[in-house]
Amino acid sequence: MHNIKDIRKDFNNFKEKLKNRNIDTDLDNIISLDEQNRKLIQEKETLEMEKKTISKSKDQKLFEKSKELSVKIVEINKNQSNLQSQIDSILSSIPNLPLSDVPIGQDENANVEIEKKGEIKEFDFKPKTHFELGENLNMLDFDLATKTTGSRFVFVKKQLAQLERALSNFMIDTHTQKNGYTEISPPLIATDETMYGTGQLPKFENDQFEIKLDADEGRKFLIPTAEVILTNIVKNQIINKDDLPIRVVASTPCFRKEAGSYGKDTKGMIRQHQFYKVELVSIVENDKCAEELERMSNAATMILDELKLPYRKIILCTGDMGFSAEKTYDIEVWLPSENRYREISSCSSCGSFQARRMKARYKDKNNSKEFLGTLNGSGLAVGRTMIAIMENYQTQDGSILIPEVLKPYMPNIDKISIN
RNA sequence: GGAGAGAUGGCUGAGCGGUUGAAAGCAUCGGUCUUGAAAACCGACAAAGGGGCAACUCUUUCCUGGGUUCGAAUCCCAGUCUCUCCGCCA
Repeated sequence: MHNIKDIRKDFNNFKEKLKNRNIDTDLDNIISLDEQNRKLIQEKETLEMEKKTISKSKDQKLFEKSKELSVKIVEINKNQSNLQSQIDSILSSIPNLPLSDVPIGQDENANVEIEKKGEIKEFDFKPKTHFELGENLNMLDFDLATKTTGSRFVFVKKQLAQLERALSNFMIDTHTQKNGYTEISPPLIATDETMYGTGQLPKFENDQFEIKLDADEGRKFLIPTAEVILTNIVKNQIINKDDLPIRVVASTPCFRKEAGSYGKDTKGMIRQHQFYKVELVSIVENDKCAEELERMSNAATMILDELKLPYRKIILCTGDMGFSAEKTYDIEVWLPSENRYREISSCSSCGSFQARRMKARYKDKNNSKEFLGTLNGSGLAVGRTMIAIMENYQTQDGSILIPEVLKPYMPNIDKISIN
């Protein structure tokens, strides 16, 4: 959420930067609405002041006049709050502004690779896809999921299920023990207000699973990522500067409708309605965001380093970034079956964009209240990491070797094979 | 599901229908004192919005939404949330 004052003050800058984000926002309109709105506010306040004076005077002769004023005020107020909500609704649909070091571009083709690491293994056979491997092992069952639930779900079985669980634990342990994150096991359901706070609502409602708890309760959603619930920890709060930074990690299922991705990644478990993800969230003083983003993305790549999976790190261009982000690194892992890199983590700095929506602030040195900076990143997507391990660690007979660092989490197993 | 209690500034906590935006305490910040720190003392300290180059000024806000009144933190109605007790249950 942007401050309308900033838009007013720096209109051209906003227009320019939003143009780079590749979306059409009615910025001109919001300015004229804002002008009308302020005019009404002035009218209203003048009347209110008059009314207040009368009531203070306790002069009975003026009471009649005061009643008349009330009627006028109600009238103006109606129009004004109408305008206000129009403004708010436009405002809440405007994405964050990209930082100046973000490359300008239309789509993913303009993303810039900034790091490449790990050795891509040469297979002396044709590497199988993860779903071939999984189905041959009898450990990934998509048909069963279709029967019980529908498309884009999967049953993971036996040692693969164990591998998935091991990955989750390994990642959390790494982040808590080496990267200074605090483990959280959060609710998987969020209110509409919470969803609004991180920017999933109102614009991306179509991607969310809404659920009904009680007939008369407010709206509730399954979280599409733990970012939502973890970031909102500071919602409506004023944090003491000494308590920053806050760094939390959680492994949770995530639920996404994946609307608009029909026909994309329909095979296998690359794109599911439900998947596990280990999520990192940092809450910092807002001028420390850039620094924290480096730290966070390094925490994410540390996992890949330890798993010895080849990856690259790219910086997303203005047109490819998410709604709330001011800068995003994607980390992509090598998938032999596709002969290319696929996204396995996305680390974003949101600046104070989300904090403004959440009304999350901190008290800085001279006692003034500032909006916090928030960052989130996958550390990593567990399902996709499992895919990467299956494909990169496969052997000719369709077995899967266990990476060294996972062995403590999978005692007595060297490899996963048909048994 | 049944019964009660409550919701006020960063926190704790007063509050009579009319200079109450709100006592007091804590915390925080500035200062005096001190070699330094602590203590003590003095001072500052809510947010959002509008107007103004500025000093400043105005409006709104005491859980939310309605209502009564010239005037509501204070009275009435509805709702939300929290806590305690009982029941049920992973």
